[in-house]
Amino acid sequence: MIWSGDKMDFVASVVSGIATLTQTLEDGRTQMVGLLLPSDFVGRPGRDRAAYNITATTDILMCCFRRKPFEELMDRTPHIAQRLLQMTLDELDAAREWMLLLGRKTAREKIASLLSIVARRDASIRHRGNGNSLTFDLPLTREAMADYLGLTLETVSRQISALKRDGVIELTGKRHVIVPDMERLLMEAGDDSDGGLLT
Amino acid sequence: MIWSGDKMDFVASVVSGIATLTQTLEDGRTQMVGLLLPSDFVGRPGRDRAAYNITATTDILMCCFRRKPFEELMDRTPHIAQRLLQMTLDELDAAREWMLLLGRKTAREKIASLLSIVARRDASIRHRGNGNSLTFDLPLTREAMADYLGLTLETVSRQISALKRDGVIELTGKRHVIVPDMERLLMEAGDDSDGGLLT
DNA sequence: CGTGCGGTTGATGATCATCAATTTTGGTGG
DNA sequence: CCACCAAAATTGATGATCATCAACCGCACG
Repeated sequence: MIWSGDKMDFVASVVSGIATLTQTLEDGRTQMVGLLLPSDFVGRPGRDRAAYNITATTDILMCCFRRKPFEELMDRTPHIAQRLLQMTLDELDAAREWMLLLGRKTAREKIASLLSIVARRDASIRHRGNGNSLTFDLPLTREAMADYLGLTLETVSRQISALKRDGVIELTGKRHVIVPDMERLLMEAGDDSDGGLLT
Repeated sequence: MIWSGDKMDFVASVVSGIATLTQTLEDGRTQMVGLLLPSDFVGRPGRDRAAYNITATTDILMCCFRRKPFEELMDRTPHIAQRLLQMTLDELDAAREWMLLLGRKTAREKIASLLSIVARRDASIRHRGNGNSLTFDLPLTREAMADYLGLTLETVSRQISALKRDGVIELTGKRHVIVPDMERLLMEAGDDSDGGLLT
């Protein structure tokens, strides 16, 4: 949809569909730096060029505003800036969590973390909580996952196979995932917010 | 100074000195997620617990505001929210650049990138630009660098030695760095904004 | 029926982590 | 001022993890 450095005279909000933000090194190495889901905000007030590549991974519908009028609107209605600030702080937290993943987690933990996050996001919507089991579709190809996690697509494939072999997940088709025991998956992800028994 | 999860009823601005934001996995693996330099903002309006560990690496002086009054002030003076929004967006950009580094760069590129960034930051202050050569002090131990870069301290040490051996940098003492050719260092960092001859 | 894309799996190798030993440095107290 | 100590840093040997190169499968689609 958009290449880093392109002129971008609008800001937008995702209505439906999924897109990714990526950065690349000139030799082609690619890192995803953000995932755009419905309700996410795109673009930056006060900057007229895109800082990242934006790629649609599904059909996508966005609600666009030309940048100038939007900036003026922001000046007039203080609440918008405050709302944007909250959203941006949330994104910053997400980015920092991702830094921990990229810098310190093993390949297996990375995959488990990604699955946990996608599972959680879907869980809030269609919560098939019969027992502990959970079900969702992966919105990403293996390659996109690799770019998200800082791995190669081969490693992604292998680790998914390994998690399946170990019974942490089940697959029906390539994209449809069943998590029989969410606790187990969270353990595998490493960030074990549940080791703390007393909180 | 502060542990993740601590109650934090103030926000602050760094006046002088340096501190780090880190996240850890319960087995001790640590990832730095931000560096606090003078003028940086600490804390988050609308949240009463710290999300990260904050560690002073030097003596540090911060200007603190209790959170409640600050939030009220923010409601009354829209410009503050706008200013904070700009700063947060800048931090988000920095975090995303760091994601590219963590996910896709080699150890040598990581070190070169870190040196470039510190050099640039200092360059703006004390610009000894005789020729291309540049001089600065590393504000971090090898271990802190390792936590920043997602490496071990041994790898950091080895790569710094390698860059020295290859003439990319010179060292006097352990912390004082001389960069004879900044272009060269930027090449090593990989993000080669200068391969584009025509921009 | 071929073709391209996404995915899986295997063999091999490079990079970086780990474990361990030493050296250097900066600070402190005698 | 020097000796000594702890922390920081370097260097080496070895191994685990993940990347790379390559072959192959299944499926959708023209």
